[in-house]
Amino acid sequence: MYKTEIDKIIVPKDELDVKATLECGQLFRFEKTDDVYTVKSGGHVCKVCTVGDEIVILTSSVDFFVNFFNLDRDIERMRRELARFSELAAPLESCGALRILHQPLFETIISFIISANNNIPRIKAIINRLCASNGDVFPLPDQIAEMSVRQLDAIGCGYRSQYIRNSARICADTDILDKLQTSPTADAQKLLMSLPGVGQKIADCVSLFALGRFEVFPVDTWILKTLRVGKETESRLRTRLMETYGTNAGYAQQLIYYYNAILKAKG
DNA sequence: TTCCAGGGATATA
DNA sequence: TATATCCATGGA
Repeated sequence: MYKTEIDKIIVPKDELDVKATLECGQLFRFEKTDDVYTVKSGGHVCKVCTVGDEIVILTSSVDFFVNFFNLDRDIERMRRELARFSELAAPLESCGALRILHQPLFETIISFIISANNNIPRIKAIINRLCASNGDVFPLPDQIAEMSVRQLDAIGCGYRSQYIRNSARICADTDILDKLQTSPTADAQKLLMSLPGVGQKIADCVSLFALGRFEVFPVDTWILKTLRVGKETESRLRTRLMETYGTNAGYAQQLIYYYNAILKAKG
């Protein structure tokens, strides 16, 4: 169990695998220097380091990061329930307590629109530039809604610029963000996919990383290439994986993706 | 030069 | 419903 003080959160090492949690592809606003991670989300910032058997999260936004790191969620239970799947043995052994984060909704939507047909270093760079122009704080819906496509082009959003601007306008002008928080997952996904630039995969990522819907299994190009059986469609593959892992599908997906696509690929 | 990156929109049959 | 093509950008 974690402890909090005025400006720090202390978590036992076996309850938070910092590297896996931050580097598994769910988050883009972090950097590592000398074994210290700097993590930014919304307008908040923290530094994460390992001290002995504990993880120390230094921040002036303690409540925000307790929620952000999902520290009240029982990871052990999910890991026990997934232990019966042989294909997850190596990832579970290797990863420790990878945590699915609980990220701000609008920021997650825009970040994953930017992620489409893009690579992680470039996604991070674009989001950094987007925040840099706003005092290192992720812009609010109305702030992006008021940006021009030209401005978004200038920070490298490419053909996604109009998607970003138009989705931000919908978020600023309607109650979609509130509705998403309370809607059942199927309804939330329909709402998400009504946003320009948001298809099934990005809707799944937002559902998992911002709305805490662990029953979804985002199917990206890597998952499709490696887990597809024969000529199975993307949609069938997604359904099959959701049925296989049930309420822990999203957690299984992150274990599989991080261990195989990121950890092993990097060596 | 070509290919690819945590995809999505659009046209076509 | 299913498949093909296009979309900016930059590193490999």
